Amino acid sequence: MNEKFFALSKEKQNRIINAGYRVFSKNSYKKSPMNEIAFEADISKSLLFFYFKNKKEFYLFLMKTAEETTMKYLLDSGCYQETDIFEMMYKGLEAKIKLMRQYPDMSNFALKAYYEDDDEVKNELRKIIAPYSKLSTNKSLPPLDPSLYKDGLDLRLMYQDMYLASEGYMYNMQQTGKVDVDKVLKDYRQLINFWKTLYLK
Amino acid sequence: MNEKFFALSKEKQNRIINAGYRVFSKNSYKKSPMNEIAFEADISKSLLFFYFKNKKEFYLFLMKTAEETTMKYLLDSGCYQETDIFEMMYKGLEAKIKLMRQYPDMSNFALKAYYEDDDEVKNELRKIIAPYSKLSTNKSLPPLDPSLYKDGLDLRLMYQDMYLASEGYMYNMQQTGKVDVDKVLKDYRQLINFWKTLYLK
DNA sequence: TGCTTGTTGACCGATTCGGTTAATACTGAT
DNA sequence: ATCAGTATTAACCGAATCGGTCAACAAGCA
Repeated sequence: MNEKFFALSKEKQNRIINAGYRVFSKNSYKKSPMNEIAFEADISKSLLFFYFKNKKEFYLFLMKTAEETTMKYLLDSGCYQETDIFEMMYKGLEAKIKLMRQYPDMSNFALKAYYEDDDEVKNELRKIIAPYSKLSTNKSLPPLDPSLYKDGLDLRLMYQDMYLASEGYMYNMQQTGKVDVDKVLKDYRQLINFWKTLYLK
Repeated sequence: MNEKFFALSKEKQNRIINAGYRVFSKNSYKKSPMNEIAFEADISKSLLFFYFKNKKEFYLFLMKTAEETTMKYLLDSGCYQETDIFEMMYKGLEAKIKLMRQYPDMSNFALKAYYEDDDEVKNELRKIIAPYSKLSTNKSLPPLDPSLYKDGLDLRLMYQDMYLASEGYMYNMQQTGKVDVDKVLKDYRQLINFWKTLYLK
């Protein structure tokens, strides 16, 4: 790729990146046209090909950027240092929401890319995804101190409940399209407090 | 459309319908090619155009079929007659899962169609969607008898928790792609029993 | 053998695609 | 005003794909 891309204003860089995320998140790799991306970024197709030598390079660049950005946001959120599981979940969702505010289609793009199997990109795509995929999964139950929770409580089911509800939260938010950061966070905070009264001693 | 379509074996009808759901659920209307649909249904493109006069007609037929089928499954499930909210949620999800087993991409198709805005189909699409969209939404809290639940419990938050977790359930299931009916239902039953011990007196 | 019905391959004109290139607009120093 | 260098684009290209048609083929059956 042309290093001059990084000399562009951050605003213009992000406009191009977000246009890429949006188009690639709505269609498969093959059916995402570069001219559509250029149009959404409000630049000409020629300019897009000036900064990125071809479609494949641009696509892989987006994937790499998406992962680096996600990691950065999650690390900065402090959710990994958190020992209180409720605060951990809150900080995790908070980071995801902040991310969505700046890059609204990034997570959908990454999700779609994860299942992309076009011959032109799949091999190199896997290579980019591999080192990150082992991190960041919240699916499994973290170690918990049972003495903190109500007696007889099934901690596995408790965690499953909270994990699924968080997923449902993100899902609903993306469907409706609007990312009202403050309201969503307030609602989620309320739900977490509800869980605390329910689960904690 | 050609009425002879309905004279086909149910298996062949469903093969064509499912191929349509799959392709249209993965791309926008405009970017869903009829030859791709024909290929996935294992028939020739010519035959597809023999049963449906053009792409638009086929697409709208799929939408109408999707809604009728969904309504049928939901009504048959008995979830609307159920007064126990836990059983109601279970039966609702049970119906959705049975539906997914026979038409794996139908719900994704319907979701995508809901936001489709291609000029060629959007007007007639809205007309088909409108009468159904007021039904079937579980987002709002149904009337509940507070005396059944633990004192001081916030019923709104309880319902929100369960609703979001159910959404997360469906979401996770569709992402992973596999629809292991029995396992999913067993897991969900377990989660519901967990909620019962948590919420009921 | 013929007749009907189900099904297809080959084709058409229009459009779209990724990518190139020559020309234009812009900028800042002289 | 000029000019050099850079940022940006319109116009173009060959190849592929699209929705849709149609004449021909296959299959059953009288």
